[in-house]
Amino acid sequence: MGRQPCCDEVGVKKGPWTAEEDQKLVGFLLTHGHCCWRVVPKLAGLPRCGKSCRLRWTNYLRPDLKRGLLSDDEERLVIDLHAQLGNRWSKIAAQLPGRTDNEIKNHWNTHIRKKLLRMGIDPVTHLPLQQEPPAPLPPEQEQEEEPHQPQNGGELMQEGAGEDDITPMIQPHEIMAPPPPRPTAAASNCGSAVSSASAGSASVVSPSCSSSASASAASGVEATEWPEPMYLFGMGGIMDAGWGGLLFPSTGAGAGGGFGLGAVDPFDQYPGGGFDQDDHWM
DNA sequence: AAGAAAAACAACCGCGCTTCA
DNA sequence: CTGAAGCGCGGTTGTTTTTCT
Repeated sequence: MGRQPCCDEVGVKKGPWTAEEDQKLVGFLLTHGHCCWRVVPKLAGLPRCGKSCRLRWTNYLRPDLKRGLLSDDEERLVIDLHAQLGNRWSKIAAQLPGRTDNEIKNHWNTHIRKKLLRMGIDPVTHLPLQQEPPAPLPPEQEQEEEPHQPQNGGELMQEGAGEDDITPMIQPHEIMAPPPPRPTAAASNCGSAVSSASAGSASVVSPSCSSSASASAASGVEATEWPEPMYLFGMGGIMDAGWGGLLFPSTGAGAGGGFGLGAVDPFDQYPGGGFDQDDHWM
């Protein structure tokens, strides 16, 4: 039997997820877990492919995700890990609790990579770009360059500081140095849990997944940093019920949609966002 | 204030690996 | 042992938002 197409099925929706779809997906996953992603959209009543659902959940809806810019420490860790691992974003993400490979990858491409280039560091090799003839940077950027060291002496600017205002935060040797102690075992499990959710078992939500969720609190992920969509379901309900119970309704805790769906207008639970005319979360 | 350009973010695509019948 | 099925990963693209002229 040939391999069934994943995303070319007719009727499979693509593009941005709506709040309603998010709600359906999270509601389903919290209640049933995911035995296999392929059937999730069918059972959840979503016109999406399983792959899309997995991506949405992993990168955006997971309760243990942090949102917002990477902290200086996280950025440094990403650079360290990238120097060792290369573009193995999932491995890097595994070391940063609450961060996804996609998020880190995007952050790298949009922020860190440019910073390194400005500092005269090859973002691929993490070595100085000195070989490059004259100056790889245009005149105006040359200006911004820290006068003292083109060879990676630069550093990551503080988040929030203008990109033009580069002040060294780490030294070359720091970039190449071994990474600091791994955040936490839970953190590692967190990342790997997600990436290996299917590898481990095909039954319900993998244990590692639940541990990642429950460990999120221990790893410093605060409720206020939970992904926006989680507010759709009422933070109180989630916190009260406990993720373990929610993810494992069979255990009793949180069974029966205890996460508060319908208790209140879920959209009112989110203090800072809203939906545009297309019903997209803003 | 309006338009253009750049930046940032979210999502998709396709390949490769692992598991299982 | 072989091949299908399922999933994760990394790269790329598309869309939205922000900044600049």
